[in-house]
Amino acid sequence: MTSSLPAGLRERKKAKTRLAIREHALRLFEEQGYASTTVEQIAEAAEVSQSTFFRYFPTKEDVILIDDYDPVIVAAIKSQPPQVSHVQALVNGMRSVFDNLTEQEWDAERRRQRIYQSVPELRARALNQMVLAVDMLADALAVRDDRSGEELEYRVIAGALVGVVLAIAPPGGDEYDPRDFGRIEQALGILEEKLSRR
Amino acid sequence: MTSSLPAGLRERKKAKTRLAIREHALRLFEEQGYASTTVEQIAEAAEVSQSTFFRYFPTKEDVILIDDYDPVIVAAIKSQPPQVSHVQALVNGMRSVFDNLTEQEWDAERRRQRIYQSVPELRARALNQMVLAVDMLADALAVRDDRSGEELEYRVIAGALVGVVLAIAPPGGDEYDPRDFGRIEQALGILEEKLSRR
DNA sequence: TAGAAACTGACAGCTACTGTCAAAACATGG
DNA sequence: CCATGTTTTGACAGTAGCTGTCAGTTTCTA
Repeated sequence: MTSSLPAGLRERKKAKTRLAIREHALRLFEEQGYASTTVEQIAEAAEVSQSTFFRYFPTKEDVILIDDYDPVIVAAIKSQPPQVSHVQALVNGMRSVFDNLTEQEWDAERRRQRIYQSVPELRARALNQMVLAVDMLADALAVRDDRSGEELEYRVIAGALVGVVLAIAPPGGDEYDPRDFGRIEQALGILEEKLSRR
Repeated sequence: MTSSLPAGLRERKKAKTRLAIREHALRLFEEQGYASTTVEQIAEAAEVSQSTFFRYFPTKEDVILIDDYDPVIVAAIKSQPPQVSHVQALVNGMRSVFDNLTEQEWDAERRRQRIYQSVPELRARALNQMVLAVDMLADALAVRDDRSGEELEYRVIAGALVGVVLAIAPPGGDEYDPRDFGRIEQALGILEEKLSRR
């Protein structure tokens, strides 16, 4: 993560444009809602043409949907010591990444979350990304055992973990503060215990 | 399930129209792909106006997305004897419903699955429905214990189960035959064992 | 510094989707 | 059977997301 080597001028400009579009989009979404903000408005605010907007983001949804953290978390999980359980490896991995975010990054993250929790359309696509994350997680866990993420066993574990995180996230309209690891840890603990009984 | 009491003529006609739209839509999607089939074409084929199409299905996606089976499965789970484990209750519930489908219903179901497995847009919305299913499943499992589905414990279990089913479904481009309970059962078995070790 | 490659803006076009309104199909009481 | 009110429908117009083209500009490279 963190690409701080903007080789050419072209790259730097692109990154700047990209950021500008995202910022303005986020702001406008908050101010007037997602649906009633047009791409034209975003483009205008970011001082680009509509065509340019769509060159940077294939759809209006994508402007708010990109998540840069997944790969970092995966890396953190892979580097967890082998004696740690899979569940703990996930928790630790997430914590190690989130603990290092600046307040500003946190803020942006929370704004994003809030918006797409409230727009079904966006929620659906975010879910899709989480399912894709199952692949990565399965792989990460498998690596810790020197196995392959293709194996059913790891897909199952990864699926269950992601499923749990998904299931406890939105209990209605509550604000979801991702810092609330307590809840996640608690839930995963329950999973570890309960499922083996009866 | 199975509404065979079409009181008035109006109701009967509505059901017929609804069915016609879905049938033609499915066929056209198969013939020319989802994206390149317009609502206009569907409406024309079903001999209704575009307005009418949108009165029956809020969006083009909905025409293929509705799933009538979830509530039935939930009912089947609730009626499982208490000594059966949660995992088995889910497996049995699904089996009891799917085993009673006619070949024709199976066929329609498989066609639907195939289409929206291949269209990311549809996949995303289908996922959303599965997440909604977590609520229902949590409730069903809780009922078996005379508890409430609101309790974290049941949300966790339901989330994990749904997560597993999601995770093992699409191993690439394979045709997904929902009759393949073997895989599902195997996966859920692994969940029951593995997660408690280490 | 010249030419190649990438980026951009303006424009035109398609399609999903919404709203309105009058006509048609159905239901119901006399 | 008919007049009534209710529901459903079609035609039409309009908005907005998204795609494609093409010429002009900016950046890179030799």
